[in-house]
Amino acid sequence: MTTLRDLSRHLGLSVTQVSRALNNHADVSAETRERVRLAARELGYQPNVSARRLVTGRSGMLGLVLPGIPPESENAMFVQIVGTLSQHLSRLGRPFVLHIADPQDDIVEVYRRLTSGGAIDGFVLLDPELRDRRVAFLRQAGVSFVIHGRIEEPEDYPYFDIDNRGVAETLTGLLIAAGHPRIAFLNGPRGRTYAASRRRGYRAALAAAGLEEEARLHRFSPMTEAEGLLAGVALWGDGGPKPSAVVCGNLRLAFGLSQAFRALGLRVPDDVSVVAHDDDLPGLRAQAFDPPLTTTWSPLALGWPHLARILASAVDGAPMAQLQLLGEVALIQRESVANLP
Amino acid sequence: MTTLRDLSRHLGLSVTQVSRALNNHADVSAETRERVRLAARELGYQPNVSARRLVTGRSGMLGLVLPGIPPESENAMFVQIVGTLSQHLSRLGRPFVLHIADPQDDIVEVYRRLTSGGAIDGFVLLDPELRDRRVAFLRQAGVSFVIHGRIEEPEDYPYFDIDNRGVAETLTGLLIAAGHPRIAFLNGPRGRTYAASRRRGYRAALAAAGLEEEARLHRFSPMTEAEGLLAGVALWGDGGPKPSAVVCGNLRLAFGLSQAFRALGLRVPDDVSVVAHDDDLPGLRAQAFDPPLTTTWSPLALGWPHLARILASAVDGAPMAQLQLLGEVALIQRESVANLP
DNA sequence: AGCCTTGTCCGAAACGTTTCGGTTTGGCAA
DNA sequence: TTGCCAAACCGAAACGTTTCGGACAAGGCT
Repeated sequence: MTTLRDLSRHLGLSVTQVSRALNNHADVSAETRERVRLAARELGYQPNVSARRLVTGRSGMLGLVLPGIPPESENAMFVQIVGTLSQHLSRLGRPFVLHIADPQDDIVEVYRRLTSGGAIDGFVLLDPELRDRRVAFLRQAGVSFVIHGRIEEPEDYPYFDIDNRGVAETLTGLLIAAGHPRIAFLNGPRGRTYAASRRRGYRAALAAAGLEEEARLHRFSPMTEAEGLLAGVALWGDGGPKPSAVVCGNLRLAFGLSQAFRALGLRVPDDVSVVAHDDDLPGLRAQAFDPPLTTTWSPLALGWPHLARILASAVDGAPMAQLQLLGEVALIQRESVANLP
Repeated sequence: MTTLRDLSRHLGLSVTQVSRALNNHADVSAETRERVRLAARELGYQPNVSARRLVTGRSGMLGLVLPGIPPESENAMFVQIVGTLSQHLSRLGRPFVLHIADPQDDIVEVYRRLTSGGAIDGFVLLDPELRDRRVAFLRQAGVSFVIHGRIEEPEDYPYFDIDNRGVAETLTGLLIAAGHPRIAFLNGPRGRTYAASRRRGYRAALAAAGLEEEARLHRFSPMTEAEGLLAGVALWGDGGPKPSAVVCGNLRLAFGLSQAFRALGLRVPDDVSVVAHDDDLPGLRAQAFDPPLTTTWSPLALGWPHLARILASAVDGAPMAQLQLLGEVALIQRESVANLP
């Protein structure tokens, strides 16, 4: 194994200078830096992780902790997340540690063990809760992390998220522009940050058009097919408020809703206009709905490379402004919206 | 953070003795050993992993390298492998590094990078080839590994495998015992070790019964549904050798074969007897075939925990005898075999 | 008494890197 | 000439552990 000492002898330099050259320190001449780089590649020099870690206190390893082996329904998502993270971190030269815990373990204890020896110095956090225990622990322990999504304010932490407020505002605004005065909103679960953001967007769009908000047109629920069906029956069944348009939090909700419409004999867009947000979930395509659904599109899949990059920058101490990113949201107009006079 | 030095000062001993006491060395008096243990617990001493690794040259990390993000069809398998390995290694206190390389990278280079800094000191190797470049490299580099499957002899390396020779011998023997003189064998891809082992089993069973081997009854191919269908047409279509029984390498082959039989108007077991090996592949159940298929059963899934354990033992320097394991194979008789007079 | 063994212990070196403080060199202005 | 400054470099210490080679005393043997 080639060491710094080998390199320094080979180059006629001190170990110090070689180290500084490779780590891009200031007081190394451009020429020396280049010579060192070349020699390092030539001799196949790889810094010894343990030695570096001993002196810096950091390991260079980044990790993802999951509470258990995911259920079969999430296989596709799991592969996407783990695969993309690992691939991108590998490209950045950062080993990626996947830790699948026992479901009954206390999750904070798991993080404590993983960080205690200085073994891992940064984590990707999935499915954050509004007041997240993992975040509380990692903050206090001075360990880096990046959140997929956001938690409570202030936003003084690294994250990647999509513009949930914008999504809701765009979809709602589109329906308002088409002349719909009463618009239902099938939101995600109460307590999730993104659901709260989307609610703000919905309200903002209504307020901007001078429309009244009608409490029973807004529903929090898990975003499943069954809940979409239930919502359809509740809103358009006997005694329901029967709005002329609806915004769905995702395509699963929209799919359940369309089944309710079929049962109730309602047609899209003639009787009800429907728009949805499209996460690009496996097995569900807005294009395949009848009629094809107008959606905002912001694939979660695009987020994983960003998470990898942000986490790597975070442990390198980049300023917070570079560690917070909102994903792009596209509006794709199809044929599920009717214009009212 | 408490260090050995802190402990030694607190106890009035040398750092050396404290280290030796904690590591159960011989030349420490029982009394001192106890005193040290007590003090260590009291002061909350945690050995610094980096320092220990720097001096021992090992990192304690174990890894799995994949050539790229797997295709969607292998999602279930990927989750099973990665999930189970990570979970079991976590329980053994071994961080698990998942490295997904770029498909165009040279795989040996990837291993070189991962091992050279002492970053990872053991690997699980999947899908081995008869003469595996990864094995050649790791051996020469003195890095531990465990193979899922086997490679060329001599078997002087850690592995977990199922008894492929026994599988083929059992299934073929079963058909021979039922009175079938001409038995086809749909094997796996040429060049894979397990296919070679199974061929040996097939031949052994034939030889034991004094039967002639007929070259065109034995086929190497990838074990896919399409290949099963092709094999059915080739063997039982116009001008085919039309054997009275067939052994299938796995259920996917058997499924394709059954489609060929339907197209050709052949019934199981009246016209052809069918047996197969069952890996317990997702979405395919021998019980659900018509008629239910007689199979040998040896779920790959049971192998992952063994691989984790074997690898951990291997880096700890356990003797080879403890590092080689053959999985259990069960024979499950169902209704797909007819007795000939 | 002298010698060897055994049971405990210790100092110091080593692992490979980063970094603190200091030294040399050459250029430039006074 | 002298003094000053910046650029480029270097030696040595430090990180916390393991381990090699020995030291020292006590006790048993010849």
